[in-house]
Amino acid sequence: MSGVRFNNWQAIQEEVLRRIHAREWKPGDVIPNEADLAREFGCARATVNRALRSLAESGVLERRRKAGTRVALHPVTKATVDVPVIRREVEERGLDHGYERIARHDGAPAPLWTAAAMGLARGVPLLHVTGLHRADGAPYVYEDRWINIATVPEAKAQDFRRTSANEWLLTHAPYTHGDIAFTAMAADGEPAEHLEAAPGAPLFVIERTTWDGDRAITAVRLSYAPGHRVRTTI
Amino acid sequence: MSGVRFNNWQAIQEEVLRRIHAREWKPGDVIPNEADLAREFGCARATVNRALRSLAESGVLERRRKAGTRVALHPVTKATVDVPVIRREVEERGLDHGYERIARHDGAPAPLWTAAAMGLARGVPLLHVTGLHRADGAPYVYEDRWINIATVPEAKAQDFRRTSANEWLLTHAPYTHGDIAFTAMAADGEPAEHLEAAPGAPLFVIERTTWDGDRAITAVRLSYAPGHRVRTTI
DNA sequence: CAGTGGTCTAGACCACAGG
DNA sequence: CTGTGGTCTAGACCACTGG
Repeated sequence: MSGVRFNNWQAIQEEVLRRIHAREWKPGDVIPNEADLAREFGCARATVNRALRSLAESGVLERRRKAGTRVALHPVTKATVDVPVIRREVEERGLDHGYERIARHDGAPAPLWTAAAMGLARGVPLLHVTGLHRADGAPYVYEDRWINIATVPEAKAQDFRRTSANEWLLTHAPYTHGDIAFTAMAADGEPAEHLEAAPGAPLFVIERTTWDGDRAITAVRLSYAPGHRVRTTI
Repeated sequence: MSGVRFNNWQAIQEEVLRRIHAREWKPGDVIPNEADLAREFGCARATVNRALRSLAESGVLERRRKAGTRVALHPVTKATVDVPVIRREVEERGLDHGYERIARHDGAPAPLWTAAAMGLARGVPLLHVTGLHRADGAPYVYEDRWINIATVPEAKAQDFRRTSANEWLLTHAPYTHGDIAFTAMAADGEPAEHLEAAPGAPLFVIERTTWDGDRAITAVRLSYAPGHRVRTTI
């Protein structure tokens, strides 16, 4: 019965996926426990654990103590989207990155979406910086940045003319966690103008807020030029 | 010097993050190797490995054999987006899910985007199913689905009137991998009509292609009703 | 209460790549 | 060549939770 030995966790993972794929183990089925699988595969339980834990993280399996491990009934697709610094995002596409600051206003009153995202009262004074990133000269993304001076006072000394707030913050204001949202918005006003997009054109938008513990650092709305796509694999 | 013992990997992970955050270890710095850290923390090397490997997966650290472990210079934000079955996506928001098939056409010629995504010649006959998902009665997402009959012949027997292709495929045609893209598109034609969106309105769009090995299973374009946001944390 | 996964340990060998 | 992370093992104890 045990013609083959599986002595590394990747091989075990593949074998488990093969059984699921071949419908030997169907969605909803409880699969044998770690000890049994270890015996069958001729390896240590820790090795089986490594393989199954990894599959659980990717949503293929569901594991619960005592209840055991089962094939996910509704495999939730987990797409991991890499959101690098914009300069690198552009350079990784093999293009030249350019940046120009558009405006900087210390003490600008927080608009509604910013205040809500940062958990502050509307109208609280923030440092507001807008800028345009280019890829090979073409408009790439419009950065609408709001910085909480109370959390990052060092930002007051920056003019953000040459270095984008995007880049400066990442290396000078480490965050503990953040919220991120993807949506579509119509091009309008200043973003439309700088992105050279027709008013009303659909833009892909990323909104991100980062925190240092319970203190908001910054909120940003990134409006990408028309046609932008974020790709990944699952 | 060793007042505190760190005897579980989460505690070690937090301590490492604390040191990075406190700038004891700066971006680009090489940190001590696993053996040294294990000694310092008073635990086994495997425990340190677990903590550091996890941080490397989330992009905070970069690890290379012999070169050691260093604090990432440009921490790439990895946002994990859950893309569940649409029915569950709606239900998790506490809303009622509804689905109605719009059209089904067996042998429809593949349009350009579909053919390109599936690696097929343009015009190849596919099974084309369109439908609308609703949340509490309101249009939620328009599903434009193309199924490769050559890979999933069982789909021919389905009428997809009550069960969406989205749901049927997930439980009947397991995939090995897939591509996914997020973008913004202007509402137009049939999607606009069924989503009750003004023509030209910006729609958030997910395009996904799934594969069984090297054979394409299905390509889908999901056009969400205006205002849709995909959220996650980082 | 008892079965399951979650984790830790101490030791070992190996693969890779830097110098 | 050698230091580093990557992994496996055999055993152990623990935490959670289903029955």
